[in-house]
Amino acid sequence: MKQRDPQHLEANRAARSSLAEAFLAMRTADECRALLRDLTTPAELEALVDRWRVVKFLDQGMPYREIHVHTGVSVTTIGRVARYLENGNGGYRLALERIKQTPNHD
Amino acid sequence: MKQRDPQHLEANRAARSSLAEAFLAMRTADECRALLRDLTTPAELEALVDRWRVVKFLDQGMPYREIHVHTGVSVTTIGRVARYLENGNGGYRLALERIKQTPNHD
DNA sequence: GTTAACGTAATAGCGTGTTAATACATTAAC
DNA sequence: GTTAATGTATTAACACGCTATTACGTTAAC
Repeated sequence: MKQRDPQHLEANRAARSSLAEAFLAMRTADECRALLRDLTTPAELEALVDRWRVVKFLDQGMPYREIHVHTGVSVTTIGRVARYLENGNGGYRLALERIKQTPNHD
Repeated sequence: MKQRDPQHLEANRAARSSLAEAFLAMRTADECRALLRDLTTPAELEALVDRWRVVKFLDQGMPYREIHVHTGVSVTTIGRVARYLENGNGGYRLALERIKQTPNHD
């Protein structure tokens, strides 16, 4: 997507941690939403939100085509999200577990 | 980008809060990174990381073209990030303040 | 007054994530 | 055995964020 020399690549690795720390610094859902809406374009945020919705439906064992009806997300994308959920980085699983432990989760 | 009926739009609004709560549930930078890498594609994550890097340089008062040299991000994108920083949702400002209060910030 | 630096804007091209449609192999139901 | 549901794969079309380039108006330096 973009040309980048090794110097920039190295700097970017450190920046990835920095971004994570920015999210960690948020204390409420409102604050987190504000950061998300500054960091992402509306289309991007919609994509992220869609994926997370799909993750929760997948976790419930809902079949792809039913998720599609519920969310409007294409079966193609749902399949990709499912792949991230199974062979990803564990972030989805972790978030799911934590949310379940929360008193009022959906 | 996508066709969506009102029912889906309404459901999506609630889902936006849910995504924020997912991030809130992360406790360490590693956990946060894992969630980010599951939620985003590599290209998207690079875009988010770039924006956040740019924000920090802008906050230091660095001129656009110098930021471009440091980061490889185009002046066009830098200008857009600057607009979000000034007329956005306050998420950038908030994250900047919080990070500055942290002992070892970059 | 000239010059240079700066933010900003306009354009074209490119990469890539999403959708829709179709199809296929597997599995379960009857 | 047939049928239907399911996950998966392929294709074409589209949306959109990013880059590079060029240019413009403003401001500060000299």
